[in-house]
Amino acid sequence: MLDIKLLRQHNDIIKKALADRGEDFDIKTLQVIDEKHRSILSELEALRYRKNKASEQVAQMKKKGENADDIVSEMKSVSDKIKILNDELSDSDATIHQILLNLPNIPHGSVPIGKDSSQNPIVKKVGSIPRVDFEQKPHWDLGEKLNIFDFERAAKITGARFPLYIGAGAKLERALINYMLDLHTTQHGYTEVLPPFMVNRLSMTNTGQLPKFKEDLFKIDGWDYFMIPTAEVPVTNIHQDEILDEDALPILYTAYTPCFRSEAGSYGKDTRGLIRQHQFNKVELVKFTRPESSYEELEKLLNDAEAVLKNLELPYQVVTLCTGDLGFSAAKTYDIEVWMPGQHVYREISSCSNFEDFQARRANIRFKEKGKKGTKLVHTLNGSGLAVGRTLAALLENFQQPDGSVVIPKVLRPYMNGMDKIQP
RNA sequence: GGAGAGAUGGCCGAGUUGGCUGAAGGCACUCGCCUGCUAAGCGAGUAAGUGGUGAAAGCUGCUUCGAGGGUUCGAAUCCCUCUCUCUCCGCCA
Repeated sequence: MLDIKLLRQHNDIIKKALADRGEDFDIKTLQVIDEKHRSILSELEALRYRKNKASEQVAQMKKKGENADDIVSEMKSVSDKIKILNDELSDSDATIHQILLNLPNIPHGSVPIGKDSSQNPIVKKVGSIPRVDFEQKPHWDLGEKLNIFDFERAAKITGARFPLYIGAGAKLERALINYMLDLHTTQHGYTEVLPPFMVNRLSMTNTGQLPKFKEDLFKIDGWDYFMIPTAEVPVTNIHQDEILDEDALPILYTAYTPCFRSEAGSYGKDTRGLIRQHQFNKVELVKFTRPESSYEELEKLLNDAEAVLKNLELPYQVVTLCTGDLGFSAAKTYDIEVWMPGQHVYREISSCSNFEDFQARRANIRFKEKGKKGTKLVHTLNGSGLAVGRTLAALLENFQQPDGSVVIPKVLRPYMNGMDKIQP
């Protein structure tokens, strides 16, 4: 959510941000309602002042045993007026709030302006793509041969786009989760959390999934609960409505959760393999920081996610999302894309974003500076560290051997009971 | 699912015969004093949000005692609904 003061004082900034994002949004309505809102408010405050003074007076008169009937009857009508204005005020307040909830964040100054993902500049490429003298297969072919996952049976259990891992596949998925969590907690300073996998409407609204993107979510029938599309939602909401101690910042959490996405509008896209599922596993990194250090922390967050790929010896590239491709809540986002030799493409495997105070304002997450009055909003950040299913797919494609076996990267072997290869 | 108790400031915790209670007391924190050091002690200060005024310190209006509604001139206090927490019973991984 944006600060309404920004609308009053610098609406040109908002207009530019919306234009850069390619959004068609009418700010004028908001301005008109806001003006009316403030005029009602000042009238209402004057009446409330009178009411407060009068009831003080009544209290004193009654104490002395005097008759206060005149004031009482006058205040009756004032109270009625207050009630009417109060209703008007809460109407306009609700309207303003709804509009603000639908306004996206303002891109950071360093974000390149562009229309869509084709205009995301590449920041760097890491790791070399080895030359091999055999045809590398996509992971779905490999997985079938190795008998480590089974989408047909998963479809029988649930439907399309659900994974069923078997044997070494299930173990490898679990090994990746454990390896990532261990790396982030022991090497990068994150605290592990295991949050609820369903959240309520407010939590979804706080991080920005609602109200605009409800069609992307799975909702629980009969409850106002939603399956989480990412651990970002429950983990960011840990500190919902809190005033944090400045000494506690930055706060770093890592969490493994399954993620549930309806993938509405992606029918026919990435239908094969592990790339686009309704349920997938992810290890997430979440930070709460002071405003002045959030961009420094974004770079560190990116490094922490990259470390996983480096240690797994997977080649990847990093891109900066341009304004047209930037997510609703984000001010700046780096995507990490891993090389998939079986498909000859780079695939997104992590997305690292700084939301600045956009989520913090919605979720009311603040911190207090010692010796200073008032509070400030924290900045929130998060990134995948990493998407586990896609990592497993990348491992299969990158480490496949001509005989169809797949070599397990060294760092994962302790998590696989020493297994160094998956054989067909 | 049944019965009961509760939700107050950064934290703990008073206040429920309605009226200087935005809220006692404690802890924590800040500043000052004191004390070889530390600890203790003494004094002062410290909720948030939002508006006005001011260069600033400050002064000042309004709102907020889980959420929403009601009674009343006036509600942390009375009534209703909801949410959450805790205890006991039942059921259960």
